Amino acid sequence: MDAEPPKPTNAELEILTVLWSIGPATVREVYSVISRRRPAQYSTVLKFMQIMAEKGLVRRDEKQRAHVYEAARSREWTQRQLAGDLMERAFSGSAKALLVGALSARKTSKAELAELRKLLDEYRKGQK
Amino acid sequence: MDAEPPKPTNAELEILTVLWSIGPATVREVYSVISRRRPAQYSTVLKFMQIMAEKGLVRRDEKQRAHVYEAARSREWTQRQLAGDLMERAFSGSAKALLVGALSARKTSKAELAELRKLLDEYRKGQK
DNA sequence: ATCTTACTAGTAAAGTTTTCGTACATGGAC
DNA sequence: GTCCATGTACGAAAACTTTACTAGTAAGAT
Repeated sequence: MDAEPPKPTNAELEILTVLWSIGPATVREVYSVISRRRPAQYSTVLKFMQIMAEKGLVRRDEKQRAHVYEAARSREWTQRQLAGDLMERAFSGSAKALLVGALSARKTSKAELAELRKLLDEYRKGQK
Repeated sequence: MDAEPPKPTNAELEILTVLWSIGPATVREVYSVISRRRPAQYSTVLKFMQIMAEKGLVRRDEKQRAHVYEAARSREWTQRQLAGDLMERAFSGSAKALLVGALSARKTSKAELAELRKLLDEYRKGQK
């Protein structure tokens, strides 16, 4: 098994989000998505993706001239790391406290509350 | 109204956690709590607390020779910021996805699931 | 009054993250 | 074959984070 990649930084997470969304992609493709949202330089995105390859956050296929990058870990795996890390650092490991924080951060619709409840039901079943 | 302090860094969050726990305290008091957990220098803790005062993360009472520091924002307020920030950046704003991440990050007891469910019930009532 | 202890402030250095300019290479158009 | 567009690699600098040393000062003990 590969060594675990480190927790992605903010900028790295943004790039991973694009890769998860559009799948394996070249720097140009990632850059074009990001630059639609905010000012960014191609060479900055390139540099990040090179660093991420070194760190093991992405895999790089160099067969083509324009290298193709792919997230090394799934969105779910990474989300688990990030949620677990924040839960430990800021919420004393309490999922409840984390959920309170999330819910109070913005308005939550009834539909969303219902979904959350359903999620807990499924979790309970899976555990029993 | 004061300007909002920035999101605390890791080291800053550790210090805030101590302040929330023991209340307004001197550098020495915070240091003694932290150094029980891990190697740390007094002057490092001092420096952080000075920086945090500049950033507005803590308030400082200089009436005594040993200045007394106090978290400028409540634990709940800060947790809301942090949870909201991560939810946006890594979970597309979905509380459900964040909860999935948190629950899958570690074993969750039945008691905790029950607590979470109760929390949602209360939330629903509060909204209706 | 002097000594010692405890505290703050200032300085600095190392590490990490973020940003971007530029050089060089390669593939395709002509 | 030469030229141009599009890539990657490299280097470097700015900003932020983390750490720690040291000078100076003030309070309390003797």
